[in-house]
Formats: sequence, C-alpha cells, structure tokens
Amino acid sequence: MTGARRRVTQQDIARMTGVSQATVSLVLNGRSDADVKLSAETREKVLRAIAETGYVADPIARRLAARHNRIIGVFTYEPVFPSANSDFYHPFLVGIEQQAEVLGCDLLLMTSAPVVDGRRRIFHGDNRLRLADGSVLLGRTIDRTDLARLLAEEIPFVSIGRRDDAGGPVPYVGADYAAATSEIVRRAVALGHDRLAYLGLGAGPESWADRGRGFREAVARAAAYGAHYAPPGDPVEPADDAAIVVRDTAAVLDAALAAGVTAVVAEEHADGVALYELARERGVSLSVATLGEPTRAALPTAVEFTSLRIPRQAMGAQAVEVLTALIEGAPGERQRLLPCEVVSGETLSERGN
Amino acid sequence: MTGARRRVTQQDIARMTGVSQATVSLVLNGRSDADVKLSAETREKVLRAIAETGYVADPIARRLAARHNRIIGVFTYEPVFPSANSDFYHPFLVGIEQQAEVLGCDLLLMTSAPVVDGRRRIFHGDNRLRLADGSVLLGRTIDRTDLARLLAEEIPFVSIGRRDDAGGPVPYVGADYAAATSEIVRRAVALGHDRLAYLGLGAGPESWADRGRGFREAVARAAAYGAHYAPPGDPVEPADDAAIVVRDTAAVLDAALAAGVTAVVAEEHADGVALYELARERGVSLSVATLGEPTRAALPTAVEFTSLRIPRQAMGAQAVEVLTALIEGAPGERQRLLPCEVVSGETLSERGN
DNA sequence: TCAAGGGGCTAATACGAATTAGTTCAGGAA
DNA sequence: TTCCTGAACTAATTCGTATTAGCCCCTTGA
Repeated sequence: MTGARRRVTQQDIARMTGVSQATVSLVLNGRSDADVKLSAETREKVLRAIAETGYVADPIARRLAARHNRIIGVFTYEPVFPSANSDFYHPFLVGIEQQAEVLGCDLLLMTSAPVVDGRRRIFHGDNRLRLADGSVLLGRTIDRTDLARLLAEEIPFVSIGRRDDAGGPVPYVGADYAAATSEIVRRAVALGHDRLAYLGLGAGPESWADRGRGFREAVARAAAYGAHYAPPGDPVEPADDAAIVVRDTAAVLDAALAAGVTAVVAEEHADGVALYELARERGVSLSVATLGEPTRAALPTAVEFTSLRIPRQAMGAQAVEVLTALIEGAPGERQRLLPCEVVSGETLSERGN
Repeated sequence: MTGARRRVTQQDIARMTGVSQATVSLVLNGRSDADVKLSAETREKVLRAIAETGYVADPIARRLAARHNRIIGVFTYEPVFPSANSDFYHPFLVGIEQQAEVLGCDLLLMTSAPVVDGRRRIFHGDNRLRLADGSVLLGRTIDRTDLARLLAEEIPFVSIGRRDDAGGPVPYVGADYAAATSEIVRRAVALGHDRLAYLGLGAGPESWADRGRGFREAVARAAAYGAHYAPPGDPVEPADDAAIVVRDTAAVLDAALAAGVTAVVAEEHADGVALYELARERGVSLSVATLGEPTRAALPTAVEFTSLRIPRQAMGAQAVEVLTALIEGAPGERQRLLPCEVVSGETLSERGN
C-alpha cells in the first residue's frame, strides 16, 4: 500500500484527522477527567484513524514521558537458561513469568551485564536496570554492595531469598528456612532424638544462616544437645564457635557417632545423602534430614529423604507482586517469608530405628 | 548523602563542569571525528565529574534519540518457562541467551501478549514489539497473517524454523529436515529397503512439509516404492494425494506390511516408537526411523532410535546473529538451514533384519 | 589588514508521547 | 453590552540523550 514505511506516530494521526497531537494522546489514554473534555465525534474520528493505520504507541517514548513502561527486569547472576539439566532456578522463573503474564508486563532478562569472575555484574558502564520499572534479583548470594547501591539509588527491586539489611531494609520474598528447620528438629525430638547435629557451614548466604539459627533455637528450646559440623570439600570458615570442622563424610560420621548423635540435619541435600548412605553401608542407625532440594548433584539414592520443599514458584510470583506494589507505592509488607513444606521421608525415624 | 534523590543527568554534569550538555554527550560517546574536537582538558574534567556522580546514561532516552537499544525481543506462543519438564524450547533459548550475552544485548520476553485460544497474540492493542530492536519468534507454527504483518510493518524479526513466504521472504534459521530425511532414506535404501513408507500428516507446519518432501524426493531418486500414511489420533487432512489415512497404529502396521513395506520413516518420534514397539510385539521385522526428538511423550523404550538431532542451541544463537545483521543492515543471508545430525540407532537395520 | 582555516565548543533540534496551562468559542446571566 | 462559565481543544513544555549546524577565537599566510 504505502512505499517506504515509517513508523506511524501520534503526529501522523493528528494530521490525518485535523486535530492536535495532544488530542490524540488524550483519546488514546481515554482521559475524560474534569479538566479534559473531548467530543464523542472527535474521539471516534481519532479512533477510526488509529484503527486504520494500526498505530501503536512507542513504548520507549511512553516510558520517557510517563516514567513507566510495564517492564519487569530479571537479573540473575548466572545464565537464566542454564545448560545443565538440574535447574534450580527454573521454578522461580515459572512463577515470575506467570505473574508477569497476569499483570500484563514484559520481562527483561539482563543478559547484557558483563560477566566477571563467572558472575554477572549488576552495575557497570552501560547499566540497563532503569530500563525496567523495577527488577527481580535472583541468585543464591547477592553482593551486599550491589544491594546497598540499589537501595541508595532508589531503584525498585525485590530479592528472591531473604537478605540482611544493606544500608536499609531489603525488599524480598524468601523461604522461611528457620521455621522449617525448627519444625524438623521438633519432629526429631518427638521421635526420641535428644542428641542432634547440624551439618553445614555457618558462614554463607542468609539462607544458610537462617537454617543454622532455626536449628540452634529449636535445640535450645528442646533442651537437647546440638553439635555443628562443617561438611567436607568446602572452604571451611565456620562462623559458629560450636562447629567442628571435618574434612570428609567418614570423619563427620565418626565424630557424630562418638558424640552419641542419633540424628543429623544437613544444610545441603547432597551432604545429607552422602552421610546417610555411608551410615547405611556401615550398618549404623542414623536419622538424616536435609534442608532443601538437590542443588548439587547428589548420590543416586532410592530412599525418600526427609527434607524441605521450597515454594519456588510461589516465591517467584510473589516477588513480582511485591515489586509492583513497590513501584506503585501501594501499601503492604515489603518482606515476605513463605512457609516451607516439610517432606516427611523415611530417613528421619524413631531413635534406634 | 543527598535527601530526595533525582537521577543524575548529562545536564547536571554539564552544570558541574561548566560545559554544555552536548559536550557531555560527546565525551560520553568518545566522539573524536573530523568534525568534533574536544580538548583533553575538557574531556578529563567531564569524565571526572561522571566518575564522581556515578552517572549512567538513561537507556530509555538513549533509545529515543538513537532509535535503537540493545534489546532483543523473544516472542513465544507458549510460556517461555513451561511447567512441563520435557521442554522442547529450552535449548533454543539457551542459544539465544548465549548469543545475546556475547553481543551485550538484553532479552525482552513478550509475556504481556494476551492469550487467546491458548496461544499468545503477537498483534494486539498495546503491542510491545517495537520496544526491542528486533525479535526472535519461536513456535512450531507461526500465524501466516502475523508474519505478513511483521514484514509489511518492517519490524525486524527472525523466525526459528523455516517459514514459507508470507507476502515476501521470511527471515529464518531452520533445520534442514529435507536433507536429513533424504539421508535417512538413502541409508535405508543402502540397507536393502526398497519399499518404504512415510508416517506423517502432509498438512501442517513447514517443518513437516520439509520432511515429507525430503522423503518423496529421496524415494524418487532411489527409484524405490514410497507410501504415505497418516498417523492415528490426529485430525487428518493429508495434503499429499498418496496418503493413506489410517486411524490407529495397528492399522498403519497392517497396511504397511500388506504393501510389502520394510522400513517406515515417522514424522513424529512418538508415532515411530509406537509402531516399532507394536511390530516387535508381533514379532515382525520392521525398520523404523523417526524425524526428530521427542516432543510428545513417547512410550518408554529401551531401544535407541534412528532419528534426527536438531541443532536447537545453534539455531537459537544463529537466529540472534541473523537478527542483528538484519537490524544493522549488514549483508548476509537472511535464511539459514542448519544441518541435522542423523542419529544412527538400532531401529534401522538391514532388510529382513 | 584581511581572509582563510582550523580547533573547541554550544545552540538548537529531533525523537514520540504525556501533561499542563492556556485559548477560543458559544451560550447564559446580569 | 459585558461578564462569566464551561466545553473542547491546542500550544508549549517535559522527559534525557544524540546530532548537526554554526559560532567564536586564535593562528597563519599574503
């Protein structure tokens, strides 16, 4: 029909219908407040021209003028679409996408962030965060200074996973690991275990700290004995004075048995699996619960583990919810902890089997 | 530090350093052409102020002025992050993300598109396609009228998967199903099969048509006999006159055996698996090759099928490549067919086993 | 002494939509 | 007739950056 096509603008529509660009904008935004009146005739004329030309507002210009564009940024420290099959982040993203769809928002994956030391950098020269109305941050650990800067610059964001204050409260949607861990300890105690051990690094991301805290508090409440072991393989720098550093699974098992421990709670699923399998192999009775779903490849096992189900999809969806509330200045809590379901498997059983 | 923070702009930098906004822009863009000269002194002064304030260009304004941002749209007809585990699209997205990362582009997932009849609509009222510099389209079938409109409106896009012309050539990166299918037929003939059958619907997306064509051409070249059966369960509307419509796997097998067919090439992996298993059950010797990876849930089978490996990741990456070439007006082919590797399994064997 | 020729910068404008402060006009009241 | 009011618009400005035309000043050369 037309030859060299150029983008249709409000100006074009205005010229076609003999009105001003401002009028076109007003019609488009369906404005009919007290101080803006448009005759039905004009309105129809403009709408007809819009329909004819297939005009669509340029979202970029819209954002510049109106200061929002219904785009939600998604920042991940690792690739969003990992090559590895066992994809821990996927459920979060399913939730994020679902909620974005509900809200009619698009998702901007910040893949342009340059990778340094294997992690994407949030802040860099050509920072794109402002392109979106706000962003969801996804990652096991998130740089404290990044968080502080996001807060300082008043960039709307929500972290998936609880975060400690970073020069101010950090908006987040996390899993209530402390409560879930306490619940597991409670169950163990109810099953007769009164000498428990926690297998995990004290130092690390908030999610680890929360589990450790849940364990210690529950043990204290139950007036039980609680030891703390650091698992093998990791760079060990236990924050907790009670921690006994061991270097391999066998040593952990030996130490636990020597201390009369009958139930172990493992931060990492894989560590728990290894410990449980070793105990079985040796014919020793030992209860094991793990505090999460597999993130490292675990030994293949046919046993159903007592562990936690992290409400990942709900966390993703709610993160988007909180973010939009934040952007729109709507009231409501900016920090949410979602309950973790305890999966009652067969690895936590009555004391003495 | 400051109270009510406002975004730092070039104007602010200009005021701080006593130069004009234009100068700041020039410094930022490192311009030093013939017609733009800046003293080293001014340059440094400005750069220092930029470093102090932590100024970062607003990508929105940048885009409005420069008419491009480094955003690549990703339009999928289904959710990008499907809940289902067997995720056919995932590898494409891995490739897209990888290439986007290499190019320093962000990805915009068009999740805002309203869903009608279970599919997202590309064109709708508040269309966001223009937000990105260009888009990658992902989907088994893509609406012809959508493609035509994209071409007409000169919206840069690349389809993943070959597409027929739609009022003009459609840019795509596809898999060369025709060649791969021919290769499979060639192998079958080399193994002594001279009566072959094709199991698949003639009508359907281009990718199906390509396979069917590859089959017919190869059969003709080999002067072999080639029949065409429509698989069970699907709404059958065979485009191919030679097609024999059958309604269940048993009927397909009966018809094939009656016609003296010894090797069957199946469009859909699941159909091929069903047919092969049935033949085995009956103790009949029948070679089967399938033309793709599982997209529908197939019967569980321990057999390694002769089939195709679709270079999905490479297709995703190259789609982004072609798209950027398109956007930048760089020369190069806008239609690419990538070779499919033939997986030589055990289901295609010498005639008579 | 004047013109020519840069170097070094700025004014002005564009990009496309949103918004606000008017302006025009018709009709009614005083 | 004048003033006022409200309906129906529009002119002008804003958002922050990129770009281009052109200005001013200082050298040089004749």
